[in-house]
Amino acid sequence: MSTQLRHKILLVDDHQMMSDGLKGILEKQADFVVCGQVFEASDVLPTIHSLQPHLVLLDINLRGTNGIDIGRKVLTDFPVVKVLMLTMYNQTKLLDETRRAGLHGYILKDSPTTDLISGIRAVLGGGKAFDKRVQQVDNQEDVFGDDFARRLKLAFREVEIIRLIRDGFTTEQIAAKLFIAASTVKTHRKNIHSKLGITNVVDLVQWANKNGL
Amino acid sequence: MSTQLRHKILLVDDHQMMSDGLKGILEKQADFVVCGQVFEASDVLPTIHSLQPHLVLLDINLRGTNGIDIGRKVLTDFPVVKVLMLTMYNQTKLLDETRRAGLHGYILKDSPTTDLISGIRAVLGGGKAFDKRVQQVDNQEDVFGDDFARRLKLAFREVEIIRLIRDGFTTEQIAAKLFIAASTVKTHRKNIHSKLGITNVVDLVQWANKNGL
DNA sequence: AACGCAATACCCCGATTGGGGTATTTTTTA
DNA sequence: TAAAAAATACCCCAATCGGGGTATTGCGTT
Repeated sequence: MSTQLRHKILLVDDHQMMSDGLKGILEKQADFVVCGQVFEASDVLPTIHSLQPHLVLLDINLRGTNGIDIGRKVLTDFPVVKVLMLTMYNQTKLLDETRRAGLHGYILKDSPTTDLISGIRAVLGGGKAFDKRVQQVDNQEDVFGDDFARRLKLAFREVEIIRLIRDGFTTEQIAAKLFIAASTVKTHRKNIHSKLGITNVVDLVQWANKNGL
Repeated sequence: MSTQLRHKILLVDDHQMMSDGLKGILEKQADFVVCGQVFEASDVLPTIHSLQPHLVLLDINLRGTNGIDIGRKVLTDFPVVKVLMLTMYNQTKLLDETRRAGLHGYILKDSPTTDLISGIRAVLGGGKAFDKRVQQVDNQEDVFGDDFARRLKLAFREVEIIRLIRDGFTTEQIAAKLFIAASTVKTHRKNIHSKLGITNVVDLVQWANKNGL
């Protein structure tokens, strides 16, 4: 089969080993070729630009950022590229956010490899691939459920401020960095606390760490 | 190369995709053969008994149990089998526990695959394979100001208080918990800050997380 | 006996956070 | 286009933290 006919797939996952493993699995398919592997969120858009993949396999759990946010950016910058989210979180909320973001699918990392392959084919063929198991198990394992539900209620600016707080900046420093008034940052902090149900910075930092913000 | 000369490797990881990926990576080596894959902790010992692998690649992060505990059991039941821990946690504490358990290595999941391969070869050859990057995190902090030495200078009471701060307790609450005056806790906090070279709770919490306190 | 160190406790005061409001403007969505 | 959500900004005051001191007690080491 000639190279031109192969579907080019870009892998985004901050675990190199997982990424290499996926590469091996995908390239057993004669019509798939992994055109590149990206390990950092900031490299995603430039790499798509240079390699022009047909599909991006994007891990939701990226250090520092959220895979769904990146997926959104990919779609706005490259509307023709398919984006398939890969995650170990079996959560309806996350699947819903993925769907609302207009992304093309949501597949669990512990899926059988055949499901992954067929999901990719469905997406490449113009369809969607949302893992059916997500709705089923959701009611039982609500370990991450509360946190992610809360995560979804956060506005973009709030997430931005959480990250800066986590990095050790004070209200005043954050205000300077974002070119807004300190009183505004204070307002955001109050809203964040109330949305997450916490009362001090320490809990906020731990929440941010736990949720990969 | 005949099958008898190949090193038999058993994979234990509750992510099937990761496991399949690893299998692909390992079997590109002519002298490696993945003799089996296990996805549940309870299947580990029986499978080792029936397949008699030379080496077990064991994920620390197994649903329900702890990979290190399983490693210990493997060593007591099958002293001849090599056990290599695979994990995404870059923590000195975990590496030390792995070493103390007498296991043969500790490799980070986001390692380059070449590191994994050479680690496996080292262990099969009777050596050890402890990821150097784990210590480097500590050494890296040494550059910033002798973190390890600082850590040794921390008194028991100070470590105790760091843990409580990390868990979200205020000065007043810590005082009540330890049956000492709030002013004493304040003194400890000041000393901690000065020893670690930091100026606020957020950095303290992050330091505690990084150092597995 | 003298020294170091850990643990205890207090004073003072400025900086920062936490939480209760209210309110305007802009953007998004129904 | 009207309603909702996000982002902006301020008031007030209490709670908490941050850092500068000083000081006592007790327990090991030298």
